[in-house]
Amino acid sequence: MTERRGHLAEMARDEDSPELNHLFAEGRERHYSPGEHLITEGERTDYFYDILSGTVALARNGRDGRRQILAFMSARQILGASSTPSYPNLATALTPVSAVCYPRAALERALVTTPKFASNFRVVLTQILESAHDHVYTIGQRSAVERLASFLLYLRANQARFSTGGPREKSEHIELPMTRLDIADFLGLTIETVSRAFSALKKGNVIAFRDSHSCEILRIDRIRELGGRDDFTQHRGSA
Amino acid sequence: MTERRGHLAEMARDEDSPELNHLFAEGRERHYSPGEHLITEGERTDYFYDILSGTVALARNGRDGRRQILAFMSARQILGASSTPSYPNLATALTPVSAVCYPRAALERALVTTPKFASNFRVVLTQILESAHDHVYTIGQRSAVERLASFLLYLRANQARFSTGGPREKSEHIELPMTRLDIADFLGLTIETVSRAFSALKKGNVIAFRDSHSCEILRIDRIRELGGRDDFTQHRGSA
DNA sequence: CGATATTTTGAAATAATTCAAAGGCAGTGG
DNA sequence: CCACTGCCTTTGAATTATTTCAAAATATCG
Repeated sequence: MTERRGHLAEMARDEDSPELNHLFAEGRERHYSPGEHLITEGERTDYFYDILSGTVALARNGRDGRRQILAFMSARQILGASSTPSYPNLATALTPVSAVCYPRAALERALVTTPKFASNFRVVLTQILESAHDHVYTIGQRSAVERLASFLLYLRANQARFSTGGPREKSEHIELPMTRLDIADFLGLTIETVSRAFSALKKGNVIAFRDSHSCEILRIDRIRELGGRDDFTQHRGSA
Repeated sequence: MTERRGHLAEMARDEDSPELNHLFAEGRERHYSPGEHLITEGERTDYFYDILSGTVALARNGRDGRRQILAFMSARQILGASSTPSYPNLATALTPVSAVCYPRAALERALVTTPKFASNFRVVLTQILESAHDHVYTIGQRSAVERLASFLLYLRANQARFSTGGPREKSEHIELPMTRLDIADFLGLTIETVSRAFSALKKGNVIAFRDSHSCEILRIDRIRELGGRDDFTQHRGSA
């Protein structure tokens, strides 16, 4: 059995099949510098990525320069699921990123021949959908400060769930590897509004900044009141 | 082989296995009146639905009465995918609805034992995710009139893709089985803003109403300019 | 036809955006 | 080491799109 790394490997833990071994044998570790694209818009969906470390922004661009970030993805998240021959989104490294790149065809064959692997994969796909639904709710229903609070909970949950060494406890210390523009494009706001919302939380002693790219949550209860829907994971149960 | 109906049956076309036969044997057709819930918030995810006819609103409710509609689902759409033991959303019939209801456990077993079925199911799941991403873009980046135009294209594409008799040509006639409040809650706007946006499109002779629940697109080019991202399906290729 | 609910339109209020400028931080080169 | 440059972030003031509040018009249903 070839060496296996990453979240995809975890999904296939305890499973063995020629197609699975072929998949992991075909996986190539790649490295990206900040600003580099893992996937560009309209690109053929020939590859599939499993992030080992770093942060990636998945975005959709409009004709007129508008941009919506759909997700910030870090270690243990997968990238590249598509129902079509070309990929409508853009995946950009925000920090130095390591990822394993698999040929789609090999993934497809492994999924078809290894039902347990496919089953785990389906659960992950469903979680991604649920996260997108959270996002729709946040953008559709919440005010600027609420969206930002919700964003902090999102990052906090992801930092815990998708840390490189596997799931760990949630922490009140939040890393913000993305720029204010990235946050704005994720939340459907402008840079200025994001900045003002941060200032409002700061003024209320709800959060405190170390530097502009990492902050401390001082009053998690207040953040939950603002951005809550049970902290993004409670309803995820422990299934 | 037991009688098979609905989209789930199409996904399993040409496939045969004891688990698949069991699944379809366990499927029960159910009927719902407008306002009835197929699924309520927090309900255990024991069932899975395959809509045969009518329209269902899938929504997420906030603590304080806010509501975000995540999708309008009609014939040939599936409902109830969840990664957790309880379902965070609410599914409500807007019109009289017929659906086949399957036990989740039976579905799960059929997916594990019938790879081709699981593969088709995965594609559908991915399409749902892509549709949610479209939604995020629309709500996050577009103005009120643009959101409404985008919504009309969404309905138009769904009317064609998910009509009871299988996919058919797109038409300029759009059915609006939902109320203005439903549309508002889908687009992250208020009833009044939706109404004003409709009026603006009417005044510009872009659309015309028959009655308040069905309209005609007079200038599809203009609707595309406003709400477009290539009409929601172009980039979906013909895969 | 009357009664109720939904939709449209109007006017005032507000949250967020836009435009503009100042402040802070990081890296480069003197 | 400090100053300079460029970029990102914050803050301020004016503008604008959308919301809120209120009422009229229209549709729906018994």
